[in-house]
Amino acid sequence: MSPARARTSLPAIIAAARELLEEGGLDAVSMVAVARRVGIRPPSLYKHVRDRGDLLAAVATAVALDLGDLVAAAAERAGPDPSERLRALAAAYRSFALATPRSAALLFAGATPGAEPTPAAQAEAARPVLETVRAIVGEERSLPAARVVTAFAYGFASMEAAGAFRFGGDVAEAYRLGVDVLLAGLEADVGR
Amino acid sequence: MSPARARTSLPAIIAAARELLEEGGLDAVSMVAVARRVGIRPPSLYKHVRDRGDLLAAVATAVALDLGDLVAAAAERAGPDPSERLRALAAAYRSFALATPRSAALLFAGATPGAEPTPAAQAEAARPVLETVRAIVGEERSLPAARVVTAFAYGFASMEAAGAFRFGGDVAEAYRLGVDVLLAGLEADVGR
DNA sequence: ACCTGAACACCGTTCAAGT
DNA sequence: ACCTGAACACCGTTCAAGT
Repeated sequence: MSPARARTSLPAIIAAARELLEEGGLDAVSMVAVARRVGIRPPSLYKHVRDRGDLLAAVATAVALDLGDLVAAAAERAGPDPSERLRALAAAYRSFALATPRSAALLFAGATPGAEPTPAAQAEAARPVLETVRAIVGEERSLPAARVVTAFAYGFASMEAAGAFRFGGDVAEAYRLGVDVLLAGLEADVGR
Repeated sequence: MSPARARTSLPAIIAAARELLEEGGLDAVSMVAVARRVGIRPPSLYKHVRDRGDLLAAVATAVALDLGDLVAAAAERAGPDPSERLRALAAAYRSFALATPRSAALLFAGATPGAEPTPAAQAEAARPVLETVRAIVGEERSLPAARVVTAFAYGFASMEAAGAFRFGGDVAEAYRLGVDVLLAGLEADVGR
């Protein structure tokens, strides 16, 4: 009779996977390791998750939602000026990518096919940028402009997190230069 | 006596791995699959390569060198004007990333730790951009400016290849907008 | 010098059986 | 309804033995 009481939960499983991801990279997120961390046996995981790809997609979704919150909060703190908000957004995104590089890599890179965040979660993560950019370039150009800003921030942070900037120099300053150059170009209506 | 004749070679192994990578993603680049494709048994691979990570790093290096050649050729064809060269570079990079997305993802994303290209290969791939940017902003600011341009192109192409731009709109035009905005900002000496 | 089969440890996943 | 042990297929890697 009495059905077996749940010894864990999907949120707990996702949290364990995120810890393992940051601690040891994607390879460390094995079904065996996740199961051990939440205190069950590997086969039981399949009652909560379809397969490993499904679990990784859930992790990516959770990361995207966290990033959206974090970036939105930074914009809020920056006050009403759109340019200042964009600078704050960009800085928050870079901090996130440097603090949790393996989670950040999971967001877009497509290195792990099938492990993309939900479209809804991606939209949620992109929204603060989209809204801020809209305040700068207007409704009509907001989508392409937001894509440009996002691509720069994502590309820069990914490369930095992966250690691609090995030739010395001030990396933080290069990032600020990029944001300023983009802001100047967008405010000057380049390409219109 | 007569030592066993080599039935394959490191270049052939790397080529097989690159084919498998584009055909089926990183997971498809198993030692078993690579061995089968070059006509030997898996254990023999270890006479040519330290382990799977070493093989992936060799693949990443080969990809970086190819990309450098391709991008340099595009700049050459574009003629002497630095702005035109930069536009051509950027377009070539995006083509490359869209044509071989999984190879491109391997280049920086750090999603596969230990599988980064050789520093020398990375420098080689970055050189055409660095030289073109130097002709625009001068020696002193060439390093940060090149980082900004590379980050944008890499980020945009990665996201596009991963299918991140799902909200419609003209993606190619957004890319051109980004390049133009960066060019305008760099030519106007923003941040100096 | 390079290739091979046998072997080991490890992982993802399925399934029948428990409560 | 969720958990378990047993089992299977598959992979990375090592090693002793072949030529």
